[in-house]
Amino acid sequence: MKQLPKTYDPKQVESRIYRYWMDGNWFHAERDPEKTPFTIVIPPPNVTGQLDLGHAFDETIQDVLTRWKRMSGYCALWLPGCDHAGIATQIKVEEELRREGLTRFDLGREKFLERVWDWKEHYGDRIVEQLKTLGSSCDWQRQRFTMDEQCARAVREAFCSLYEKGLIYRGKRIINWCPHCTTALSDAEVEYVEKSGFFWHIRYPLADGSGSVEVATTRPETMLADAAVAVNPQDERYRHLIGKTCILPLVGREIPIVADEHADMEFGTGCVKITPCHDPNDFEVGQRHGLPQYLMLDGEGRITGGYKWDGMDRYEARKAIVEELEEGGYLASIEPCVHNVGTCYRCHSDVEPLASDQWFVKMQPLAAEAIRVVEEGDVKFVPDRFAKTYLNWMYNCRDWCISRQLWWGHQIPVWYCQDCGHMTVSRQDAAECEKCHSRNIRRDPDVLDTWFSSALWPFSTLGWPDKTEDLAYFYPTDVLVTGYDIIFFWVARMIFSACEHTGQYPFRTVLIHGLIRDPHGKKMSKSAGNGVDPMEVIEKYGADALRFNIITGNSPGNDMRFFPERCEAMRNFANKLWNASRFVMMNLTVEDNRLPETLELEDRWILSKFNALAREVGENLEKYELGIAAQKIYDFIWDSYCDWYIELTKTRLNGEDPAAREQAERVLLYVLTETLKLLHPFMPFITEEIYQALPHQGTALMVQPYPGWRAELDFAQEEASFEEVMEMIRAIRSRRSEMNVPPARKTRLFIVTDDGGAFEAGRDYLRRLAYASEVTVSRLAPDGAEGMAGVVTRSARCFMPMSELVDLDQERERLNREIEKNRGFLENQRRKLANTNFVSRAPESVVRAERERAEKLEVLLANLEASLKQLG
RNA sequence: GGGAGCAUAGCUCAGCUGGUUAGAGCACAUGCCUUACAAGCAUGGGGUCACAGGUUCAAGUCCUGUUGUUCCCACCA
Repeated sequence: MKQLPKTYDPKQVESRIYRYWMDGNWFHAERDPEKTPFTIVIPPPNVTGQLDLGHAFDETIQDVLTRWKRMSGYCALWLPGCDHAGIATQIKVEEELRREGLTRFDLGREKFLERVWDWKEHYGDRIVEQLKTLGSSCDWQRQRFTMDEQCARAVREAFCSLYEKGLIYRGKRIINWCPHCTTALSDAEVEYVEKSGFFWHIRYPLADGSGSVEVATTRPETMLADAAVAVNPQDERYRHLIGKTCILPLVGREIPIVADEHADMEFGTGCVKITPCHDPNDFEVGQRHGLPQYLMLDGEGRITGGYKWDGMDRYEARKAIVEELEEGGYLASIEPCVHNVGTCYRCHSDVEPLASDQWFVKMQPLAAEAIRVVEEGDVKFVPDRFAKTYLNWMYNCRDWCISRQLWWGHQIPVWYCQDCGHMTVSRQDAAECEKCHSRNIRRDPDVLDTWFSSALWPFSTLGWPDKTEDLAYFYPTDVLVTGYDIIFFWVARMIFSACEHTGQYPFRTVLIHGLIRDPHGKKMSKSAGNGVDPMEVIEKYGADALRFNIITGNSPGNDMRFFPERCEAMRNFANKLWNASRFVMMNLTVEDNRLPETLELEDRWILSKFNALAREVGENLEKYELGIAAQKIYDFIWDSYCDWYIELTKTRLNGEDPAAREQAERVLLYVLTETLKLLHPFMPFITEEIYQALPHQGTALMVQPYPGWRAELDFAQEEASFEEVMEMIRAIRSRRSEMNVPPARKTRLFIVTDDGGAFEAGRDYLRRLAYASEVTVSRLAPDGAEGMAGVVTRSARCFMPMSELVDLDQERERLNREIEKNRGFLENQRRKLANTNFVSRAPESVVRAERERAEKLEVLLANLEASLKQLG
C-alpha cells in the first residue's frame, strides 16, 4: 500500500502536478458534445513580467469552473491570450529607451517593434510558468500573442466592415490626449482624480473700451486658444454685450462675445471663455457659432501656435502667463478650488483635451443591440447588479476614439493618396490609390486601441472571419470571468462587437468578481508598492492554500482584503486533509474503493452527510456561489470527517473483528475519495496527489466525474438518530470540562432514555469520545442517581458517578437555570404554534419542524425536571 | 448631480430565494503531547445583526427613510 510522506510539503506536492495530466499534456479542447459543451473565455494576462494577485483571482475562478465542468463530464475551452500583452510592454521599452537617451523615433518603427516583441516573448514565458505554478489548467500551448496573423486578419476585417457600414469615421473631435504617452485615449482610458488647484478670474477688456468681461478658468494657459466669450442669452446682466468683441490679453486677438446656453448664469461670473480646441463643451459652442479653432499645445504638452511661450511646458507656461496677466492688471482674483483632473490610466499624467483628427466608432447603432441582448437576458451578469452598470454605460457612451499614436498594435488599414487625397480602406495592403491608381500613397501611421482587437476575442480566436469548425462549435461561448474594473474596457466592447460582427451575443454569462485589496483595503498598485506577488505567497503557503483563500470568505462581486494569515489557515486545512488521508492509508488493507455490503449507524451518518454535501455543492456551483461551495467542503472535511468520523472508526480499526475492520476501511476510503473529487477544483494539487496514492480507477482525479446526490446514500433517519448520540457526547464533554475532570479519568455512564436504539449502537463511541469506562442504557435512572453528575439532552439523560466532584447546590442551581432557559424557548414555541395565523399561513414543513422542536423541548424539560427532582 | 456596494463577535468576513437559540477563520480563556495531525484535540467567553419606521404568522434577510463609509459614471468655464 502506498503511503504519503509524513509531513505535508506544498512545494513538493505542487511540483508533481504535471505527471497526472491527461497524456502528459495540457488539456486540449475537443469538438465533442460529450466532452466540450462548455466554453469559458479567459482574459490574457496583462504581461508586465509578473503575475499579480488580481490575475491570481481571475485565474483561480476560471480554473475552478473549468475543472468542475470537466469533472462533470464536460470540458472547457480556454481561449488563451491573443492580444493584450503589448501595451505595458511598449511603455517598458519606451522607459528603457529614455534611459538610454533615445526615443522610439530614433529607433524607427521596425526596430522598436522588434524590441517590444522580445520583451513580450520573455514576459509571456514567465507568465505561463507562473500560471502553471498557480495550478491553472489552461492550454497554454495554444497561446498566441498580438501580432499573430489570425488576430491581425480579424482586426482588419472588423475595421473594414465597420467602415463600409459607415460605423467608423475619421473626424476632428475633442479627444483625450496623454502628453506622456503622446497618444489619443478613449474616454474609458481616462481616470479622474481630485486635485487641488485654482480658479483664475481674468478680465478681458472690451474692444470698444467700455469696460471688461470677467471669466474664470482652472487652466489659464488655454486662453491663448480662446476664440470667444460666451454669455447665456437669458442673462440680463450681459445682454448688452452680445455681438460686441473683446481683446484677448497678452495675445491681442479680438474675439466675439456670443450668446450660448452653455454659459451657466449661476456659475462664476456667468461669462465663460470659449476654447474650442481644448474643451469638449467649447468645441460644441465653437461649432454652433462657426468660431475659428486655435490649437495651443503640441503632442508633448508644450505651447505651440506662434506665441512667445512656444516650446514651454504647459505647467511652466501656466505660471508665466499668470504672472504676466497679473502684471498687466488682467487678473481679477485667484480662488483655490478642488477639481477633477483627467489622468492617463496607464502613466497617470494629466491628460489634455484637445481637438484632433482621429478615427472613431459610431456608438449609437452598435449600442442598441448590445443593450437588447442584456435587457432581454441573452447575456446575464452574475451578480446581476453589474448589468445596471453596463447598461448605464451603454446608454450614455459617446463615440469611441480608436486611433492611437503608438507603434505597437494593429496598424490602421487606411492609405491616403498624396495626389487625389482619397482614402483607401482595404483588407489587403494597398499598393495604389483605389480611385486614381496613383502609387503615391501613405499608410496611416496610427495603430488601433488594444481594446478594439480585444473586443473581437471571443470569435477571432476561433478563426473568425473564416467560418471555421471551431467557430461553429464553440461560439457563442458560455462564461466570461473578469473583474468589475474592466466591464467598460472589455466586456461591453466584446458584446457590441460580437453582435455586430457575428450577429450573436459572445457569451451567455458574465461572471464578475471583485478586486483583491491590501490588508488596509487599498487597491494594490505597483507604484504604491503594496502589491502582493502570488509567487511569494505560493512559496510560503502553497498554491492550494492561496487558491482556497481567494475563493472563500468573500461574496461574488465584492472586493476582498488579502491577509497572509488567512492563507495560513488554509494551509492548515490542507495539512489536516493530508494527515487524515495518511491515517486512512496507514489503516488500509483493501485494494478497491467499493462500499461494504453492510453499514453501521455512523457509516450511514457520514454517507448521508456526504450525500447532502454533494448535492449542495453542485447547487452552489450551478449558481456560481464558489465561496459557499468551498466553505461547505471545508466544514465537512474538518468537522464531520476528521473530528467525528475518523475518531469513530478507530474502535473498529483497532478492534479484533476483521470484517468490521474492513467495513470501516471501505467507508473511510469511499468518503475520502469522493470528497477529494468535490474539493479538487478548489485545491487541485493536494487532492490529485492524495488521489494518486489511494486505490483508484482511471488516470487522474481531474477527469473523474464530479459527485452528485445519490438516492442509495440517503439515510436521513439514521443521520438524525446518530446526531442524538453526538449531542450526548458533546454534552458530557462539556459537563466534564466544567467540572475540570481530566480526560484520563474515565467514568461509568448511565444513559436514561425511552429510545435506546441509537445509544445501544453508539455505546463504543460514548466510551471512546465521552471518556466512559462502561455504558449502561436503560429506561430507568440508576440507583444513587441523585448523587451523580447529570447531563440532559433533548433525547436522553445521562448520569456520571463522580459524587466527590458534584456540589449538590451548584447542581440544583445549574438545573434550574437550564429549566428556566428552556421554558422560555418552549413558551415561545407554544405561542408560535397557538397562533392560528402561523399555523394556517406558514408552509406545512415549517409548522411541522416547529412542532417537532416543541416536542423535543418538552422532552428536554421533562428530563431536566426529573433530574432536579432526583437531587431532592 | 446620477447610480451602486458596504455597515453582523476584538479583527477580517460568510449568512443563497424571509423560517431552529445568527456562523467561520484569526485573536482570547481553560484543559489536553488521546500512536493521522500541537499547522492539532476538547471546552468556553464574546453580537440590541448601524439607526428609525414599515410589510409579514415570521425580518440579519424584503420595503422606505436617516447616518456613516467605499466605489463607479457624469459635470465642473
